[in-house]
Amino acid sequence: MEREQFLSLYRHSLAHILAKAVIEIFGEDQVQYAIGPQISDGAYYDFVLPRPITEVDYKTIEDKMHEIIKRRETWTRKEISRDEALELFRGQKFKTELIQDLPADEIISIYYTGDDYVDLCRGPHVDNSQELMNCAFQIKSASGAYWRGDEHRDQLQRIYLFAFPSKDELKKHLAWLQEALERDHKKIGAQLELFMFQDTAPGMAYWLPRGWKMYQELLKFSREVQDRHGYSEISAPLINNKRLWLVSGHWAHYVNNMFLVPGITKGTEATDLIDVNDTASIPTYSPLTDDTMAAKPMNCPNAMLTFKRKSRSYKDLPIRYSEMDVLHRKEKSGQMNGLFRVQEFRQDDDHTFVGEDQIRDEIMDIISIADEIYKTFGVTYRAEFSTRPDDYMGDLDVWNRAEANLKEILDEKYGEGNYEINEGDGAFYGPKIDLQIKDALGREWQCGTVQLDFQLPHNFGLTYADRDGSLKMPVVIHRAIFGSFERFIGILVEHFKGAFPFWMCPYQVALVPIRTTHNEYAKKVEEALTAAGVRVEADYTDANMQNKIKKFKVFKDPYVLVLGDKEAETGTVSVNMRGSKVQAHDIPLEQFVELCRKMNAERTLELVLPEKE
RNA sequence: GCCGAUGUGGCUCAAUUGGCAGAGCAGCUGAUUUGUAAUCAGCAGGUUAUCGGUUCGAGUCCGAUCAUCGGCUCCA
Repeated sequence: MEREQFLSLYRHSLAHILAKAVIEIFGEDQVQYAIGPQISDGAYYDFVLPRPITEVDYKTIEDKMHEIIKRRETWTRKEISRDEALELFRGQKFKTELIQDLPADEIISIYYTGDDYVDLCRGPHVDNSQELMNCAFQIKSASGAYWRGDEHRDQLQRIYLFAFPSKDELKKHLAWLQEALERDHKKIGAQLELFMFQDTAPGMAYWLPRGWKMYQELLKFSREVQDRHGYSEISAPLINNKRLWLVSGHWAHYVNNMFLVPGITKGTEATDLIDVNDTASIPTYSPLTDDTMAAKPMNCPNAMLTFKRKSRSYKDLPIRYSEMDVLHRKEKSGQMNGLFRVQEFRQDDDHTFVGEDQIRDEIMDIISIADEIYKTFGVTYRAEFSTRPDDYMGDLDVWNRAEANLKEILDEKYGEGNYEINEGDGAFYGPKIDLQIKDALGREWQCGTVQLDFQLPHNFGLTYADRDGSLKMPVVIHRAIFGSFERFIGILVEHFKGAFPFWMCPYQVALVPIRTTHNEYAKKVEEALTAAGVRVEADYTDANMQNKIKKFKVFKDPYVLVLGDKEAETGTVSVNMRGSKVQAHDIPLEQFVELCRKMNAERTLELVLPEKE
């Protein structure tokens, strides 16, 4: 049997065992059981229970599951009519709903595990519980989940299960999770002093000196690549009057995600003194006034206006406006997660204005940019193509041509079948390609996105004069490769476990003079490196050499140079490379400077231990 | 927003059934001047997230708020 099928079969079966265990523990009339599919590392089952499940319940449930499996019960499949099914599951509201949603003449299959537990299911399952005896499983967590993923419907309790064919594989998976935990960017970010958060600005990072150096390097890299590809960077107002958002459609569709700057309805000019103890002196505000403003959640509208500022010709296209302005998106509480999900961030955003016949070349170029950028970080990626949704806007012919266009590009670039197609998942304003990168642990993250937009050019009435003198509407391509720099840095921290490539490290070389008498030589070394564009930090205090080394190693600086009498006399450096216990001695200073310069210029991924020439 | 959990010096963690908030690291001061990941000694650092309640007494029990974490929904 295929491993995939096997996994699916017994994970699915274990989900049923889980449900049976929960029912036996709480009593049949106390439990509403919904659905229990398998997932990538096990399975889950959704319930309504008389009380919340907490960690102390896990053991009880696991023990009950083992007990049930040991009964070696036979699983029997039965086919019944819709009416019989409705009768059988009377009192189970979720099962009843599932049955009612099936066509009236559908034959329904049910499974009995032993005599006392029955579940609605297509199967297949194991034939007897004893087949599950060797499987390893463990309750992972319990959490809330909405019935059918709809937040307006019942909230259920979801119990997650890790499930693997053997104890060994479960152990391996738990070790993998432990590794992921150790790579947590929130933990490493604090250790390396990259960023912090404060209660007064939830979901908005403070970039500390070290982290901000890295951030700047990423911006620099992004700008370099984009310059080469003919992009023009602009910067636009961070807050804009509501009128702009009315035109763009954000006021109607996105206002709940925007930070508002309400207008003053009663009271004073901004310069008037306010006595906080005197309510009468405090102006009143409203988001509904004409002078209400909102922080921008996206750059698009500003780019539209920048295009619109003068008459455009087909000869001007494509026009590529990149923007790295700060964006604000208000999130529901409970949605923030370190740098992965923030309320304030920057994107390597771009809006390219093209004629329809330029879409193909432009997207090919965007993909080549993505290739270059992702390759520099040593990560692979996968493309996903999302097509026209039901509630699409615009001209059907344009949609069809655009989708055919994109498909052709993807086929050529990645080969047919080597990318995922999500039918109907596109935005209402155009189809899109998402790029998912894979990190060192095999986890996938959506970073890049390329979206065609037929709607915003329409809302803003954008035109250009074509060859024949007629006015045409440009197509807009939205794209980002890093996605948000915040999220991307979070991913990089976990991918590299804080040991970043040389070129993006906050400090690239650390200097450790052995005694303060060596400071003079160390300063010469610092000057030489700094002059070559290398970021250097040094400890000139009279602290112990070993303490100095320790401090820089904890920061994961790529190279720590030890400088004493010997080095000062010969004009050399002793090199400690991150991740290696071997040191390189007697390396001429010029040779080391050149190595660093080259690693910066080439954005080398791996560190190199210099060898004496 | 919803379900569940968590919140003690800058960091990592202690504090018995409610009974004097404590340690290591980091910091400061002094001594040591060191050849590859923690030299020694001393000092300082706290309204236990915030607000309220129960109690003779609250880090500990109860409530509210805020923030964070694991999920759901949403998303770059």
